[in-house]
Amino acid sequence: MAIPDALPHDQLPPALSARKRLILKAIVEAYIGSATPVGSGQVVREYVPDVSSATVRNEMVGLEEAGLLVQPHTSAGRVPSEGGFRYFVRQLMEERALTRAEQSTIRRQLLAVQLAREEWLDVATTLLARVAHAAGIISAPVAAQCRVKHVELLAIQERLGLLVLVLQEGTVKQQLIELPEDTAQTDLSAASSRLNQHIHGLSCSELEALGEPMSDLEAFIAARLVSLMAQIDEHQRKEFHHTGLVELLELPEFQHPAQAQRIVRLLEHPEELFGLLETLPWSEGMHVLIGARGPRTAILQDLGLVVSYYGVESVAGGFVGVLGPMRLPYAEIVPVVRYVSQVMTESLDDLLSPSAK
Amino acid sequence: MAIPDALPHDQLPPALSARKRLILKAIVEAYIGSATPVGSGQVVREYVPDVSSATVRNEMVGLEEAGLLVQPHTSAGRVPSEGGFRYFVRQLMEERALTRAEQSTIRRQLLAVQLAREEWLDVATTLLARVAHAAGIISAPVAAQCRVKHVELLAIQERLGLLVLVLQEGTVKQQLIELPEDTAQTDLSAASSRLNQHIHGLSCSELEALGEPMSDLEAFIAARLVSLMAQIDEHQRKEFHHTGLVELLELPEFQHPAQAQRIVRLLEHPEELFGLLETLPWSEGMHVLIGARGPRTAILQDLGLVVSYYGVESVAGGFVGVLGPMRLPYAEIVPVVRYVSQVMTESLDDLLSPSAK
DNA sequence: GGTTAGCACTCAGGGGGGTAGAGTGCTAAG
DNA sequence: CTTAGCACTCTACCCCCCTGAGTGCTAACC
Repeated sequence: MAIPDALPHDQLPPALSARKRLILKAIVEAYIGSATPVGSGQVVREYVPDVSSATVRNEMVGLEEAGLLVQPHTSAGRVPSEGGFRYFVRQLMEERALTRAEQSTIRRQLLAVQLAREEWLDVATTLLARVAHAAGIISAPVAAQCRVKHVELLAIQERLGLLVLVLQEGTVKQQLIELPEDTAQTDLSAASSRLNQHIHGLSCSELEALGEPMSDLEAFIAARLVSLMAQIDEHQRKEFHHTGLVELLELPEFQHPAQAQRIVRLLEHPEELFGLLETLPWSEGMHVLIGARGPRTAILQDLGLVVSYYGVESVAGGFVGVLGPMRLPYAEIVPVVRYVSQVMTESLDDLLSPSAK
Repeated sequence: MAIPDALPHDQLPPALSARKRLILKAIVEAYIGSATPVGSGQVVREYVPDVSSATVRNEMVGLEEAGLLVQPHTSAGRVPSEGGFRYFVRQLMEERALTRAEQSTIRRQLLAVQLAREEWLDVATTLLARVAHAAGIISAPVAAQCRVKHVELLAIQERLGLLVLVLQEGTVKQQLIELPEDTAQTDLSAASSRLNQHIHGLSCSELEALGEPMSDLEAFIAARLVSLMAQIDEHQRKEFHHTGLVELLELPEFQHPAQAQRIVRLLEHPEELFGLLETLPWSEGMHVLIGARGPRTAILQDLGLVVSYYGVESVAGGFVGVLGPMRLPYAEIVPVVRYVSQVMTESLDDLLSPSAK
């Protein structure tokens, strides 16, 4: 028999004796380190030397009945179940506080002012992948509705122009457009410059409803802008980066090709992951999702996900976190994800808040 | 004994009888389809029904002596060696010409004018991955020296600005910069607008040597521009996209975790691949690299690479192609890579050539 | 009553031998 | 030169056995 798919309810975690908690904690920690079943002997040797292995075995039976441990087979040690990991994360683990040095390293890397947005995202994932020995994941900050900061139209060829749109969160989007007629750069610049005076901070729909009188060219640019922004609002919120795939594939849980394929698919085609993340209640700040608990989280079967929202909800933000095997070093990861998302929020605030004068 | 690492010289491919060539072709094609050793019986049944299997076996001995076939073990069929694949690609395969419909599908997808550059690159890799059942790879078009098309400086906060640089090949780079003093957007716009009149088409070093008299602000922007462009010339030429990793990991050659890890590492950290591609003589148009032939191509051990340069050498361009197992369907892939790179070159030409007036 | 030593039991993993089948190389005849 | 025939080779697979880790149970102990 394998690990049961879902436990009935661990909403109300079973009350456990102090010793049971100690033993469960020991087993989870040992398993996170080694990925192999943990026997009563090992627990006594390495974690609870003041009782005998027989006592530990007796306690293990109780923990197994509570649905917190599983035996891969009769003569193997115990492995934490999904429920066991959840109990550990909620009740047992002691988050390792970040040292000042670690905090300042993270700040320095994420707040380096000359970072392009792409690099900023990659710095975050790389940083997370390193502490977690798993994949760092991040989605680009998107606004519920994107808002114009600045627009520029450049002549490329006769009747071909490059529309450059800077959004308020600092994202730059570009699109080639066909011009209605051959137009000189000076005219294009003049038109976009006039346009910039009126459209600053507008969303797609506000721009569409703008009553300002315009020249033909300005109206044309505005129309293309509306369509580009509609497209951004519709689709472009899917930008997703990840790092650490190589390290993941070295872990024992992904030696089986089918498992490796599953996680690669999840990272390379993250639509399903997005679907899941978007349904989470972000008021709670962070989430630690462990294994599959229902149809929505089926994609997380055998996996662990530590993720946080960064940015300001309903203004602009994204997700940042770690995806890996179920036995992630949560005590290390949770504080780092929390701190990274906090620093990223600050950084985004700086961009968004006291907008240009 | 495994497949020999390198053949002495297949510069001058051995002259083979028509029947040997036929049999070699049959074996390579069968192996490309099935990934399993091909026996004499199979060759007779499926490819050369007018001779007996004994005759085929006799010929096989000759092909093996010529270094074109290998036997994994005595009682297995034959597998093409690296040399066998190279001989096949150069002498035996019949490229499948693209139909008009296929050509126009490719053109339509790649020339859709409203594509952002990122999407343009992803369209190409996706397209290649699909025909090849392997990974599509591409590097972003870069100029030997990047040249300014347009620059814009936006106020974000007091003393924080966003420098937006459009390069001649249409790439947009952005960088946050600290301003020497709190400056109004109108001043920034005026300065960048004046600057734009002088710096159009300049490279980093030309910009640095520009003798034009400037205001303090203009000089400051120019200096930051020089440093950004130097950074781009130095580092940013490494932008690299790939698609099809999931499909690769489903192939039998990547069921072994070590092999899977190797190709994932190659795609996720493509520095070595870049190093190799940059040393190839691009005057020849396309390259088909099969397996490792020396220290430089060691990374391609057991792999096949079909790649072409696109763009105009020494002006702006990149690489586009397919990476996968040695048994790629070359006859399908080569024409597609050739056509894709050709269409991408056209598309880039449109951007570069009759620059704005 | 909880704890522990002792012991029989279970089961995965690894090594050895036996077998089936695919495919070969060789030989002698056509 | 080609081919039928045949002995030979070698992997993949199955079965079996054995080892060792780890368990569950029981009876003694504090």
